[in-house]
Order: sequence, then structure tokens, then C-alpha cells
Amino acid sequence: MTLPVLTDDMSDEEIDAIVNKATTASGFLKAISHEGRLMILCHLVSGEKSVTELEDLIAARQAAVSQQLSRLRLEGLVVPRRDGKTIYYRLADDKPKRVLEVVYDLFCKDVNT
Amino acid sequence: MTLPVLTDDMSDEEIDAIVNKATTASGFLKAISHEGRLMILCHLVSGEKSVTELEDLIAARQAAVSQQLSRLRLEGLVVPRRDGKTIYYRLADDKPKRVLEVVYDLFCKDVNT
DNA sequence: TGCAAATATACGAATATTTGCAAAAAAAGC
DNA sequence: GCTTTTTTTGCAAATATTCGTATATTTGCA
Repeated sequence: MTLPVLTDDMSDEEIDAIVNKATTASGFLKAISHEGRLMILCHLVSGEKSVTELEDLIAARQAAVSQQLSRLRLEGLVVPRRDGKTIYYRLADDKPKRVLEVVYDLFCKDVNT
Repeated sequence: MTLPVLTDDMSDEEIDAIVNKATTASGFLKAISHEGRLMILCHLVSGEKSVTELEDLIAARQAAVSQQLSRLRLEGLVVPRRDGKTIYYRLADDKPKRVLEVVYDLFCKDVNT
């Protein structure tokens, strides 16, 4: 269970690699750090949802939800699936879920209070 | 190992509580989603560092580092400790570490490639 | 073809974030 | 008190994000 530790005795290449990873991670975190997007992702953890469903679930306007989904889509966090007129979104992989689990544990544990 | 799932059959109070938590979580994630701050936090996982040390470690200007630290301080993620002229910063609690562990696992696992 | 439903996009305004630079505190030593 | 070192703060410019409104696009159906 080692940590993402950076030490002075690492080679420049190693440091550089880590910085690149940091850029990627930063983008990912920026994507999920928006309250609306965070909520959307939370809802998607329990399974596919249509845009309209999400619109109701997070009480936001259609265009706003679509924009947030667009951002998440570009960032590779969610994937759309068309079924007739409606488009269903789901998590692209378990990355968001993995992070959300921890975030939930840290901030939402005592929801019943 | 339940997830931060929101379902339609929750009471408004429950939903509301979760939204508040989401706001908090969002602020936290915004704080760590900045590349420089992310690097700073990574360094702090391995222990206390002075501002000057961090300045060298992430190759940023002194004022910039200080500002990022200021942001992290206001957000409650780090805590300063003065020792003579220098000020040492450390993680305020294990929240950043907990999230960073996952982020590291997701994005930095294959650093040696 | 024409129309309605579901979703996406474009664009401007309002906000927020980030950065760089200069200046100001704070502490230590002389 | 003065100087040096370390750190913080203030301010303005540059960027980025977000929101709202309006406008496409796509699909299904009559």
C-alpha cells in the first residue's frame, strides 16, 4: 500500500512521468469536482440513466445537464447509448465509481443525521 | 460497501442532505484538482515540508506555492507549523491521502513504463 | 413531408480561477 | 533599530467555467 510519494532522489524522467499523470488526474478531478457533475455521476453509479431522467433527478435544466454530460463525455467518464429518441448515459469505467466511493465515505457517511 | 447512490424513493430531506454533502465534496475536489496543489499534496503525504522545499520540489515560484498553500489552508486540507523562520506544512487529516491513494492507483500505477 | 419529443450545440454574459509581480509582514541575527 | 530570509498578501490581467437563451439535430410517428 505505497503512496504517490515523490522523493528528491528520483530521476527527471520519473518526475516528468508523474507530472504527466498529475495532469491527467487533475483533468479527471476537475471533471468530477463540479457539484452538478458529481451528482450526475452518483446517479449513474446505480446504472444507466437518460438525459431527461437526470434532468429530473438533479433538478437542473435540460441544456445544463446536456452540457455537463458533454463535458463528462469528452473527459471519457461517461458513455452514451442511443435507444430511439432517448440517449442513455452510463459510466465509462470504474474510475469515477472508485473515487466516488472514497468521497462518499469521507463526506456522506452520516447522511442520516 | 454501499455506494453513494441516490434513488428516487428517498425523502426530500435525505436528498437535500446529500446535496449539501455534495457541495462540500465538490469544494474539496476543486481544491485538489489543481495540478500544482495535487503535486503539493502528494509531497505532503510523505511528511511535513517547508514552503521553500515545496518550491524546489514542484519547480514553481515561491509566491505561487504560497498561494496554493493558502488555498489548501483555507479549504482545511493542510496545516502550517512555524519553526523559526520557516513554516512547515502538513496534511490536516487523512482525507487528501485517502483520495490521493485512489487517484494514484487509477492514474499513476505504471509510472515505471 | 410535417410535427413533436429528446438531446446537443452555439454564443454571450456573469463568475470564478489562475498567474505574475510588487509590496508587505514576520522572525531571527547583528 | 536595521538587514536578511522566509512567507504572505494585494492587485490586475489572462483564462477558464458556468449559466441562460436560443437554435440545431436526430428520431419516431402520423
